[in-house]
Amino acid sequence: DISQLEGAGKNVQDKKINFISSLWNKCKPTEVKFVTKLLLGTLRLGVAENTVMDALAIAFTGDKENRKKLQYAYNVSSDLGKVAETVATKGLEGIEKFEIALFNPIRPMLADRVKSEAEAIEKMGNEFAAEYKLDGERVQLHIEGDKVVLFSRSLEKIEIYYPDIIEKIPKNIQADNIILEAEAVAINENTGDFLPFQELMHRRRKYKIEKAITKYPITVNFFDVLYCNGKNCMELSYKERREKMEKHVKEDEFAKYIPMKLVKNECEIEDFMENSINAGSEGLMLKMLDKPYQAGSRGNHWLKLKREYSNDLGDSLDLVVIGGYFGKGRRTGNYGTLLLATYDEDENTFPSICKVGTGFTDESLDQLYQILNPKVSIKKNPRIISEMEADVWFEPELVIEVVASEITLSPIHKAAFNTIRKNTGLALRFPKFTGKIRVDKAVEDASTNEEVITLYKGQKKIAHDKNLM
DNA sequence: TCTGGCTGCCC
DNA sequence: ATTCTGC
DNA sequence: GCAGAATGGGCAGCCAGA
Repeated sequence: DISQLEGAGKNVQDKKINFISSLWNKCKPTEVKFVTKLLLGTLRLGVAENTVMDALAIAFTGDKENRKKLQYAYNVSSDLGKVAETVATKGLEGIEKFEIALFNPIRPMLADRVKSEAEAIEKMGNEFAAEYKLDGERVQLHIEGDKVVLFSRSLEKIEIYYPDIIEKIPKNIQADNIILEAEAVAINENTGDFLPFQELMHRRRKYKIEKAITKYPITVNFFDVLYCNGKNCMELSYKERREKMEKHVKEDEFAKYIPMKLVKNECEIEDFMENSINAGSEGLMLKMLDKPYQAGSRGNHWLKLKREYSNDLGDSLDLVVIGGYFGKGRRTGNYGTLLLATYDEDENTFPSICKVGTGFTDESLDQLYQILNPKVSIKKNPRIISEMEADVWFEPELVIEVVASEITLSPIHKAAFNTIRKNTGLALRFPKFTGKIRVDKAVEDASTNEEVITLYKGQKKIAHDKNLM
């Protein structure tokens, strides 16, 4: 029945409504809730992939230790359903036959976060590789002759967004077949400088992609090879893989190697970090030289180090709490998200700049609820400038501290509205509550529009279009 | 034909 | 994406 | 330390309804 709902068509909505209502009719009352959550993809059972693999291992092989073999099969095939089917019908023997295959996506290796150069040294040891962490889209390229298949980080097929990669990259490859990893980054065509992530996102389009190619040019920045000339390369060390990648990919204006340097101490990391930030990158990726490619796992062999964490005085912002949203799940009964604003000195108003929903402990969440509840107002205070629909509005009285990785142009937030670009404001990317409730601060002492504008203009990568003011 | 709300996927 | 928490 | 579950901005596309 469900398969009939696939694909486009007129009145799909009606068909879906009919389908769902008949499904509900077959349910016992207690089942309706769970069927609904299943349909919405919001079922939370405390169970995810790894737990499923444990369960499969126990159910079909009788030994939880076999989870490692299942894990490998999954990492290499990216298809947990197929892994489950195979272990159920063919047992471990079937599982052991899973291997890397060209044009089948591999689950990407992930990195842990680290907050300082010192912590990085501690975890990485003597000597390791540092690469620029470019702010683009991670792309897994499978290539054989002129045939190119691209996968996103979550293993979506993304060829249609990058016809230029499909056309140009085969010429850079010196191998019969190969699986590579790279970061696609938007660039300024004239200067070659990196542009913000927001610019790259214009490429994720179904229509008018040919125009977008010239309007939003990119470079492809290679950093790894997983498979080459029919052979699995994942067991090779980082060093060997990097050499292999450089051997089989030829650089030019479009295809680059991600800048990399071997480093030994804090000083060298800091220097390279400085270069990387000046080049407009987010920070560094740190990689152990002798470790294999661990598909699908976030381990200690790769670390990411972002600038934001490096200086503890950081560029934190003191923002005014203007609105709240009721929390879900374990946050039920508290505000799960707060709407924040800067202070506009000229207008004496509080224009929204972001929501923040992370960085809270259970305790701080309780505490904030206690503080904010008395400030709830029936009507939105006229000094609040926001088009968002908060669950509750607060009298603008409380200031909290927030850090963020970047300031972006915003179609929805109102801070510095119409000062950088027409009809757009500024917002924070990856905002986090620092834990500091600034009860000592008056709202008029919060971070101002002017300060945020200064921070925005101080960023290495900023937009370059004609609508700027 | 246009638009607001919503979804899915990037980070 | 970041972050916190239970195990 | 892992796994899970809270939560962010913002882009294009889709669809229902104006």
